[in-house]
Amino acid sequence: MKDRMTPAVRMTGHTQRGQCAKRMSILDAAADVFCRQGFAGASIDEIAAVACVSRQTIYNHYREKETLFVAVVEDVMNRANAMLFSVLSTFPANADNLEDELTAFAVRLNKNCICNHDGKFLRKLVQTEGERYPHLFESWRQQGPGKLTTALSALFARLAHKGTLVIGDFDVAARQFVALGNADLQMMILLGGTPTDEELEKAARNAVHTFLKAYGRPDAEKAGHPRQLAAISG
Amino acid sequence: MKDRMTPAVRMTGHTQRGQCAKRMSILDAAADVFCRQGFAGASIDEIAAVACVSRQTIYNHYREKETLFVAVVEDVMNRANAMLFSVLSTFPANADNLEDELTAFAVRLNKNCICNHDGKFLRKLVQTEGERYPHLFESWRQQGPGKLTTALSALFARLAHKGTLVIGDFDVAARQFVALGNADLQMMILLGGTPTDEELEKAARNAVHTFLKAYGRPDAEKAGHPRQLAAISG
DNA sequence: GTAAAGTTAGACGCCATTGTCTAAAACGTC
DNA sequence: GACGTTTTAGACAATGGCGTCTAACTTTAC
Repeated sequence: MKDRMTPAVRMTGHTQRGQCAKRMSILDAAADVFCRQGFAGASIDEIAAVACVSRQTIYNHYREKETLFVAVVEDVMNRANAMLFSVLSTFPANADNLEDELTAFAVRLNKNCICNHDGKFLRKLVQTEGERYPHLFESWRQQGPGKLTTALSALFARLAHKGTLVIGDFDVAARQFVALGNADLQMMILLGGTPTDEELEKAARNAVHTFLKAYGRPDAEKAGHPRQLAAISG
Repeated sequence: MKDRMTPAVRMTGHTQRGQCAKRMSILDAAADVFCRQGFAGASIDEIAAVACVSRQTIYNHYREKETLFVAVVEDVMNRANAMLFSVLSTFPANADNLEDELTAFAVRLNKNCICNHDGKFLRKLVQTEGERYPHLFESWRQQGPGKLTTALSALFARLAHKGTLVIGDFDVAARQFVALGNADLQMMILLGGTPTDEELEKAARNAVHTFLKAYGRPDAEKAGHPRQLAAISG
């Protein structure tokens, strides 16, 4: 039997690139179909059609449906983790104009990590297939939301140490920051919709406004800032 | 062809009760299996086995798989809406000891509407099959989370009118109250777990504490209340 | 150009599931 | 006990998806 899983090491240039393109095309198509139909509802034929690839090619690259599913989840997880890390590195370091900077950060977080393709995929699939593949999504839980809370907690601790914020429990504050950021988007997140930039901005501003009322220095009242914005329709 | 869908009107006493019991047994079993496996993954045979009923009986009561699914969703939705209404009616009316009363309310809300069987079922199924049955879950969206936000908004408005709270946008505050209440439970909610009473209490207390710091009257500082509680492990 | 590898379309067996049908059994009423 | 209804178990055809196989085709390396 030929070793179909690791032929790339023996290939040169163009073939590898061609194979690689096929693999990515399959992964993207499979993510799309798995996300829409779930594992049981997704058919290899549909994935092949979406990927513009023959069914046999899928079986050549990924031995069976379950292997493909695991590969898709890991691929999306890696992208999502990289994006999360990247966004976390933009957390406002100094406290000038904290409200605006925190708002912009919340927009980035929601837009690139929560409401994007990969975020939707992972949230949906964790709910749908989480019990069937506990080990698979356990790592997501730790590297995704777990890392997010831990990192945010540390960042808020730094701001509290500087005296910019007054926080009792940093972990609680981190979770509440994320929760507040999603408060206005919950329905859209649940239904799988994608918020507009304007909605993202409103949601973030409402969240940060309330967050700072709860955790900002009592004496640091800002003047002239816009009042809380109207609710998002729907 | 016999009219199998409405035989109950012609039946008397015991037979009707027997049929009714079968129907409920089927609905419960189907809810369980649909929730675990999704629509595509659920098999009628498994539902029949869980319900301790023959497969044919299911087809007698509900013409086909999809009819059964719709009936299950409507059944769960009705129960969930009734429970939500019931919990909303316990919203603290007077402002004595507002923090404790709001906390107890948040516990009731999370325990009986969000983290219970029906809540889990609806959240999961809305994500899994929402796109396939938009009309079905549209009504849930309006009667469930929609009603919750609207009702809470009005209740907070009353407290604000009395001067107990200081709120700019009542709808935003309502959504943030719910979001804060779920902040510490997000992971458990996503994974389908059930929090303990202690965890529910902690989560609610953290949420209300922050909520009141943001929306409580600035002069109404409470004395001797416990500080924010430690994070929930996990 | 040739050879090796990857890709494709299609046919195929296999299995699970849906939904129907039938005859027998259980249940409740009279 | 007789009767009508419901329930049951099992057989049944039809469907559709998975995974394999083959023979032809395309791409790439040399």
